[in-house]
Amino acid sequence: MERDWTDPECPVARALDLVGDRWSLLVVRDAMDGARSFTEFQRRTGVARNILTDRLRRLTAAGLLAQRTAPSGRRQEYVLTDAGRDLFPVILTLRQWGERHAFAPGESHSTLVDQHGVPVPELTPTGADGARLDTATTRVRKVGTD
Amino acid sequence: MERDWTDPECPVARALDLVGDRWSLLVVRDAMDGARSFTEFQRRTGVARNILTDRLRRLTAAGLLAQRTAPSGRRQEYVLTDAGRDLFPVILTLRQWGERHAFAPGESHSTLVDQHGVPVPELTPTGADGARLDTATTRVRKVGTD
DNA sequence: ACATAATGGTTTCAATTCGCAACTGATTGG
DNA sequence: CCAATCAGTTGCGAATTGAAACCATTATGT
Repeated sequence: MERDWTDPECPVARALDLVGDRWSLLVVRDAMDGARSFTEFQRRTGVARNILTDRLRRLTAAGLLAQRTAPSGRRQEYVLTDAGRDLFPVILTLRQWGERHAFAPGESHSTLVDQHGVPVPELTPTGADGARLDTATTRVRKVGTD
Repeated sequence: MERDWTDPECPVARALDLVGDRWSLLVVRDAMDGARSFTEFQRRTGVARNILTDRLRRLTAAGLLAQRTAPSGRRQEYVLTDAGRDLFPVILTLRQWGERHAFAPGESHSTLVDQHGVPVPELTPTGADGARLDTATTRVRKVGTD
């Protein structure tokens, strides 16, 4: 029952082993936007049903989704766990990157807004001192390397 | 030559169509950490070489990597474009999610640090008013829906 | 200079995964 | 009761993956 990680000590790689595929992340996206049922996920993502079955199972096994009885009686539903909801920053940065780089100028797309309908501001990495961080100003410290 | 998007008006889906697979994102991760050559990418990620060939081509076609002549003479190298470097927040949030949820308590992993060796702080989504945002306080506004 | 190793792929082939459609069996809804 | 919807499962051909072998160029060591 031991998982065989692609790169066991890299958190990026581990995260990708759990959710690093298109359908998994689209399911998470839709779960964040209120989808709960098999059919709803299927309609929103357009994924093949057998693949959806597989992804829901995986996400549940990974602890990102939980299956519980729907409030309205006897059917089951899938809801995000805390760990699943915690992917919010990942989905958000993907969305913002997509807005910046995956649309032609002037091409329209959906937007994430807060309760008042105000667009969510860009999420920018900053250091402890408030300075903006990027690939040039950071590096990976490997385990056991001080 | 038209791309056939999974969900054309969703920036998340478009982003995933471009980089939503394990190897692409691991290549980007390593490019951010200084990898430039085919062999270097292969060694760091452990991906099969034919797959790496494919991913480097795709990432280049998508405008995330560019192929240019290495400073040291005649060999070619792959470098991140601006769009590629701009994935930094995505990789960072994936990393931070992984650190929080993909390791057992006490299990060690690599860390991202700034120039001075200080760990990079958590990236948290906030609204225009500075309040923390999550799935409960945001929603997707679809195109053409005011 | 010459042998050896490393680089940057391509090719081959088996195994896995994907996507589509049809089918099943429960569960509402009228 | 009948029809529609839900939540999958099954079967199958097509596409993708992964491992290994092969190959033509560069470097490197002596």
